[in-house]
Amino acid sequence: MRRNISESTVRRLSFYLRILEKVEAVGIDTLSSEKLAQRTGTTAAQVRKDLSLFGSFGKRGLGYAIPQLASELREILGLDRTWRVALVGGGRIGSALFEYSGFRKRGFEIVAVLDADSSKVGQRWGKVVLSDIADLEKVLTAESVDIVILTIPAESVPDVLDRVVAVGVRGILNYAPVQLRVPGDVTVKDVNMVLELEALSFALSQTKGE
Amino acid sequence: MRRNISESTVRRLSFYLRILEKVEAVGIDTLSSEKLAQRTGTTAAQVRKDLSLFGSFGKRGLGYAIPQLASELREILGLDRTWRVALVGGGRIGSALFEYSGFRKRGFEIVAVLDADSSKVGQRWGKVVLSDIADLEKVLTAESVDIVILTIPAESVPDVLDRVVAVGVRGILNYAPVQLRVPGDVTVKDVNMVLELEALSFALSQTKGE
DNA sequence: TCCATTTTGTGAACTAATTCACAAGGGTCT
DNA sequence: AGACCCTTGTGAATTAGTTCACAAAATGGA
Ligand SMILES: NC(=O)c1ccc[n+]([C@@H]2O[C@H](COP(=O)([O-])OP(=O)(O)OC[C@H]3O[C@@H](n4cnc5c(N)ncnc54)[C@H](O)[C@@H]3O)[C@@H](O)[C@H]2O)c1
Ligand SMILES: NC(=O)c1ccc[n+]([C@@H]2O[C@H](COP(=O)([O-])OP(=O)(O)OC[C@H]3O[C@@H](n4cnc5c(N)ncnc54)[C@H](O)[C@@H]3O)[C@@H](O)[C@H]2O)c1
Repeated sequence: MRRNISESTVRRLSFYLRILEKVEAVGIDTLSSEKLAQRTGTTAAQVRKDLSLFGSFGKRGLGYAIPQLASELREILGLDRTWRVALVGGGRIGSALFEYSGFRKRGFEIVAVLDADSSKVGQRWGKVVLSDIADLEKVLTAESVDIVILTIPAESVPDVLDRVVAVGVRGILNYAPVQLRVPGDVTVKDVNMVLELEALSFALSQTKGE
Repeated sequence: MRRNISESTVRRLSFYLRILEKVEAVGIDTLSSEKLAQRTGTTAAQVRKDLSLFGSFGKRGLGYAIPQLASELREILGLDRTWRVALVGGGRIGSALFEYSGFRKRGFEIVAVLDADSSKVGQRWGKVVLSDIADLEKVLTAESVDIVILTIPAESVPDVLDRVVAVGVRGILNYAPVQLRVPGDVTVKDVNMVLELEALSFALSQTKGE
């Protein structure tokens, strides 16, 4: 049933879920594709098409039952479980991410932090004690890590990446501005803030000349 | 010449530029679409198609002259100038961004930081003194701000956003997990880290069941 | 029960993006 | 100069993604 799901569909599913959870808290129990579309900045047809890729979750004439659809979406997105996450790089961006509660709320639990700086190794951050990057393999295995977040300088990435992949981690979120090369069964997502600014720069430059 | 440039084309142009600058430093002075494609994870045809949307920058049989193409790309992307950026929200993620040198290197200069916390207002961060969010309009105007980065809690966003737009800023980079509603001449880019993790979660859940 | 109304689910039509494939241009070697 | 590579630039073909449009439920009121 689930072949060829596009990146944009997945992104929209996350949006739908976020809105459903927001609306559920208000006490509404049903929502039409039209309403969901308005709230997420897309069209009703798109909402229905996206959902229909995974099944039939609505009632004709009525719309979608919010708790049921939310639960379906959580299952589709794999959010009906906790993901064990390791943070590699406890610098500025790494520590901001560590303290952010939004990840845990969605089921992403940071169970290990690794760094190369010996003055950081051994520090206690909440429940986590910072590990030495030399112990990467040991820590990722011991903590059954599913996902690694890379917040280290670009030049350190290739080496660390190879080790992370070698130990069997198949999901990576990368903050360094480098193109990652990984085997086909490993998924990488990039967060590239400079790229977003450059896209803004492009958009602003375009309209200016009109 | 420049109508209907897709989001993905713009993203790739940024990648091309990054690689060109990296390769230029090594002393190579020409690069084929094939090589550029390999380094950026796309195809040679895609590289040529992307570039051809803006002009003819290559030499047949030889490839692209690196400094010239880099310069063309900088102009296309609007990176042949400095952009004046204001940071709204000097919290965890905001301060990490402020200290990050990667923005300035690309011509994005943070000329103002605004916060609502009176214990932060008046603090000096490098060359910048933190302003009170109450003075938003005054500061954005006085500093000729082109782009605003929002690193404030989601619930504060709508109000601040309206004020930012009203004062004439037309580029916004948003870190809060909310859908922004803006007039058509304003461009918004979102950095949504939870969304990326959810996309990873989806990808990992898919392959697991095979 | 029947009719009016609402909204889903989904093929078909359309639009956008990518890949193919090749003629034309440019360089080099003899 | 001519033969031989190499690589661009770009229409055409293909593939992917979105929007349209409507029959098929489901509900509620007369
Ligand atoms: N700070 C930002 O706002 C920002 C924005 C965009 C991108 N980034 C990217 O994020 C990454 C981290 O940036 P930052 O500002 O947090 O840098 P930082 O210097 O504050 O932190 C990097 C951390 O990584 C550690 N480290 C270095 N090499 C390591 C290795 N081999 N193994 C383990 N740990 C290692 C360092 O000890 C340090 O603690 C960089 O690639 C940067 O380009 C940062
Ligand atoms: N920290 C992260 O890693 C992270 C990750 C993803 C998304 N985000 C998002 O980024 C935003 C900021 O997160 P954070 O972790 O830096 O939070 P934070 O609480 O550390 O910082 C928020 C800052 O905004 C200021 N602020 C609050 N209301 C304001 C207003 N109306 N005007 C001006 N300033 C105001 C606060 O005083 C504070 O300094 C949030 O929307 C969060 O969801 C953060």
